[in-house]
Amino acid sequence: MADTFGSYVRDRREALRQSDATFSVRQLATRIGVEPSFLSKVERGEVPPPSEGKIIALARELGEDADVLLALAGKVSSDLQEAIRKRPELFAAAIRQLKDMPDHAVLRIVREVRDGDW
Amino acid sequence: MADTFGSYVRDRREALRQSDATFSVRQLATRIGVEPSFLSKVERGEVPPPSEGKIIALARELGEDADVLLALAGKVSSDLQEAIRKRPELFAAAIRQLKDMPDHAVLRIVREVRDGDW
DNA sequence: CAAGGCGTGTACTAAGTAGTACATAGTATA
DNA sequence: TATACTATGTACTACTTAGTACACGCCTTG
Repeated sequence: MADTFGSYVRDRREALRQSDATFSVRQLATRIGVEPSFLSKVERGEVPPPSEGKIIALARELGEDADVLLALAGKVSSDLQEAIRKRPELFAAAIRQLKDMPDHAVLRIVREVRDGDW
Repeated sequence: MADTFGSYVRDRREALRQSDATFSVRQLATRIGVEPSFLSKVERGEVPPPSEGKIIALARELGEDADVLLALAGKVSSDLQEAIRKRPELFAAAIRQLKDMPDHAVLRIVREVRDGDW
């Protein structure tokens, strides 16, 4: 298990802990609703990343983007999945179309859609 | 378990069977690589839909769109998930932007990106 | 009338998911 | 130096996923 997720969480938590002692394994675990031993194992990559809900709670606590943390955990947010499942042909086509485009091109589309008269 | 997936597969299979006797539960099951009793249970919604690989094989046999069948099974193709996981912020933003747009608007983007000078 | 194809029922399993509960040992502090 | 908080190790559990193996009874057709 190549563990980017756990190390990332640990680094982030220890960084925050410099200025806020409540970012101990125990206290953070309690805040996100798991046992300290479980969070410890997650951070050390001894067990796979937790469920979506716990990851989102973790992201909120750490001030990180939930989608990024989910991605590190090899997951995709369920609201995005739902959007795709509602119109599978359409979204499959759109995503496959965008997946090889450079960031700036995708961003341009996002902006045009947001601002434009679509 | 509200079973749209199973009934859909059963309907499709029985329709094809009108003109092709090889679309029996037994033979189709063998072709997609599962036990006949398992396909039978899947079609009757007695067990949840099979894995992504089997669903894709099923789609191919039935002449259906794999993304649609996966959506009926409550899943999203792993290649789409991978595209999102590679650039989570970007794709999360794009999908959330598109999810409330009417079909024709999304389609327009797909076409413009395909044809255009992006 | 038996041989083969048909759908389905029952029983089982191996691996993965998502944790909890408790014990231990080190560290800090009052 | 007692206490209290810290991280971590060990053991266990309940649920889900993704099926297989095999037997049964029902047609049908040669």
